[in-house]
Amino acid sequence: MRRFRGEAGNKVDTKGRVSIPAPFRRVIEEGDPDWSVGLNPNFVIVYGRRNTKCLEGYSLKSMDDVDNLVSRLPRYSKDRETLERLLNAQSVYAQVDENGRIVLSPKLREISNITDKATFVGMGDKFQIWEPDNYIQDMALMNKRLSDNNLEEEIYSLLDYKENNDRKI
Amino acid sequence: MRRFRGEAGNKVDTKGRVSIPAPFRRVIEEGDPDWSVGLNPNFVIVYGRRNTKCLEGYSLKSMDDVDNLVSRLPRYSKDRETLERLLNAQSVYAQVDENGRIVLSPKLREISNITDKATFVGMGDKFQIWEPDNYIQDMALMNKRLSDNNLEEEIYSLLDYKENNDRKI
DNA sequence: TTTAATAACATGGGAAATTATGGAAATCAA
DNA sequence: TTGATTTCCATAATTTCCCATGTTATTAAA
Repeated sequence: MRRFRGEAGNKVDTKGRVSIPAPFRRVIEEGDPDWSVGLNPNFVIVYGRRNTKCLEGYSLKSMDDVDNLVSRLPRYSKDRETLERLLNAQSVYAQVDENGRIVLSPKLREISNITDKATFVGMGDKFQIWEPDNYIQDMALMNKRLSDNNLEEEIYSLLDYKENNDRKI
Repeated sequence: MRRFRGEAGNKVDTKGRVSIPAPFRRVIEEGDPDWSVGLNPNFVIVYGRRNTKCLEGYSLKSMDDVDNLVSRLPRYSKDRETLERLLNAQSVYAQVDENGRIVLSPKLREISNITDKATFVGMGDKFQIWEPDNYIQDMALMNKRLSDNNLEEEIYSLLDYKENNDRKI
């Protein structure tokens, strides 16, 4: 399964229209079980992300994965209802049009601070949509955290998890 | 599994096209589960490597291993999102064309300082793409570190690490 | 073992398709 | 009707695809 990779900056016009980067479209198409050549693929935009001023796009398949994780929590539990609020209530379906664009509603633009430009950021099984300056700040913050705490190597060492595990077994 | 080995310098034309050294292509092909003779293999270029001004190429298989490790970290955790920024956001898919070339986008060329020449460096399960002079400098730096600290022999002794570890278990 | 023939490789240029984006017409809702 | 939204069309710039060529490596033949 192809993943969302890379960063791209696109214009947002006065109607809120913005092009989805072509590589992202391929992933969205692949992740929509009903899609076939010539059709307009659907996906989900989640705007309930707290502490992070961005929108998140999920392919239908990966949204399904997340929903299934939520479903494993006990019905009517506070945690489950909270997650359903954040992931289901605060999200919308979006359809890519024949020109490869979507429309960001005024509400979505307001939440994300996006006016005339948007930065798309691949995050594997999802992607983020940022107001460009906010994204730069967020990246700077991340890089600062990495260098201030000398986390560079440590972060990558998280990737040794599997090996370590294998040794223990 | 074949590994990336050796160094090679190739031209980069005005469109950003550059030939992947043939031996590297064999590894890329082998590492793309969808590849078969006559098809164009895909791989991943990571450009988010901090403190190192080069691009890194991963076969789909080895990138997939990395992605699977990331996926084991809790969703929305800081560590996971950081790794996704470094590995997913700061990377792109690349496809080798029928002539054995890829296109380095203006962005990739800017990040790596590459203009009209590129040096390909085999690193086992990945390879690096350097601006030739930067690579020479990096090699010089590495050699200096080795001689300044008299590490020439010691460095090889690190290879016994795994064995020692096994003994302890 | 030298020479000829063939294949593979690195590189250049142009044609064709795709992408991002703007605007106009058509549709819908109030 | 009128404002908003959606659909459709147009276009410039980019990216991809296809073909051509000189060069190097490999194989086959003498």
